Amino acid sequence: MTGLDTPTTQTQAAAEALREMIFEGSLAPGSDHLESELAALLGMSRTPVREAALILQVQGLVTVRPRRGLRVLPVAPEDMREVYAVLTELEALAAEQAAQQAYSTDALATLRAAIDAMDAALVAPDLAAWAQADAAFHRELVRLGGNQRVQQIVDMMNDQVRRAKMVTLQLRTLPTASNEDHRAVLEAIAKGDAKTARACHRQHRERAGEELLGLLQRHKLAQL
Amino acid sequence: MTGLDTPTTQTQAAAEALREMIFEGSLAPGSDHLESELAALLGMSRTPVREAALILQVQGLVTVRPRRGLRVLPVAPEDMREVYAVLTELEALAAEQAAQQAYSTDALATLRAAIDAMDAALVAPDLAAWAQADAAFHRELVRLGGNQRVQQIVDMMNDQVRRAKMVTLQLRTLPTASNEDHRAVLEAIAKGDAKTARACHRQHRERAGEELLGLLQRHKLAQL
DNA sequence: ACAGACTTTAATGTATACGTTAATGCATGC
DNA sequence: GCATGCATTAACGTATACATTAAAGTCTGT
Repeated sequence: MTGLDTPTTQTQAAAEALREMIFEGSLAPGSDHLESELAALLGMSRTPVREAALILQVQGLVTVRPRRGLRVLPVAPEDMREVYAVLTELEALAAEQAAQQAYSTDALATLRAAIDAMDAALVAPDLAAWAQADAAFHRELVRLGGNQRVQQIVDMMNDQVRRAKMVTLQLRTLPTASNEDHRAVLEAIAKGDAKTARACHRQHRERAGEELLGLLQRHKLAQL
Repeated sequence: MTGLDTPTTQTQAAAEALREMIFEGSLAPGSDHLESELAALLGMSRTPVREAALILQVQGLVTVRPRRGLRVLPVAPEDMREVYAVLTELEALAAEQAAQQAYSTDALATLRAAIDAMDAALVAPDLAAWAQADAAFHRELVRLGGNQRVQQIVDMMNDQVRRAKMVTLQLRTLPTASNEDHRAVLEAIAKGDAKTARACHRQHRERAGEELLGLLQRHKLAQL
């Protein structure tokens, strides 16, 4: 009960801390940070910071350049388009494969709960709660797909656009239509209708993606 | 002229060397290797080896465990299935997007050349040449799609199954049918027919994937 | 005053040192 | 003879040291 969050190694701790700082914005997109600064900030030596930086670089969150330290990668609309394209494909695949697994009603409880939570958040209305439930839905969907590589990649892509999503969330009208999509996907999965599950989720993703990109353009958010 | 292969940093050199050793098999799948051994082998200190190991771990080629050094990840049929599913989705996406770019005939020359090379390799017959041309075709297709994240992910996935592919290549009958698929994809891209390009390539991938998995099962290759 | 070369500074890449800790082997007791 | 506990060993995680090298600042000559 005390703590399952035992960041055994300093490298892991550094990676986790840096990720968190990037997501909440205390390391701004486009900003540069020397290894030594970060090491001092995190209260450790350069070594684990360096290792964490390498990890984050492979994960597409920062770049490490010889004298300028690590730069937090900004996310331009073009990046969003790329990431959303990948997410659309892989989540649609996950939906299809989830449908093929013939999950019991019980196994789909989490998915259903997420949808209900979104409904509740819409009437509240509570944007943050909606976003959280939406994320839970997508995460669970991908998990049900059962392809671990898809899960990893989707996680990576979501991390890359996390900041942008948080900003656009505020600008957005309540996505009341979204939950019809979600329910359709759930139903298709429950019925084992793989084709429909894939098609529905793809449509859902494409719609959401376009809406988001439209938002970015309308608000002239060049990068986040 | 002397060398454009200037592996500026030791970490990069180590990563490259380890990758190569994994691919050609001198680091066998499932085998463990201590950091110190590898450092001695590569003639450098543990530091760059450690950093390289971290990179390869994120890329899904090895796992690093506290006292057992880094383990070269074996690829089981289930892994192949996962990777092929991802490749099918993302390459199909690339084909679709390539078709939407309205490339000129010139721009598609590389793709055409790869197909011709495969034809030539089939009549030779020259399995190695065919495999190389096939890889070139797929790589160029993904490049034409224009999504850098897709390119990165596809590269990662290909790396993960590289060894397995080399083994199965030897077991396989000459894929004479494959090139019809390739030509169909090329034509669809040239005509700007995105839907067809996607569908053709998906079908091509699914067929190839099933064939490969069948091979693995028939030969009872549990892991590679 | 400005351009160019030189000096200085400091951040990196890599090696090395060292404490911690898990695995191995041995001794002891049953 | 076998299991259990302890000592030993060595691999790792991390800190530190250091040479290299790119950037910044300075100085000089025109």
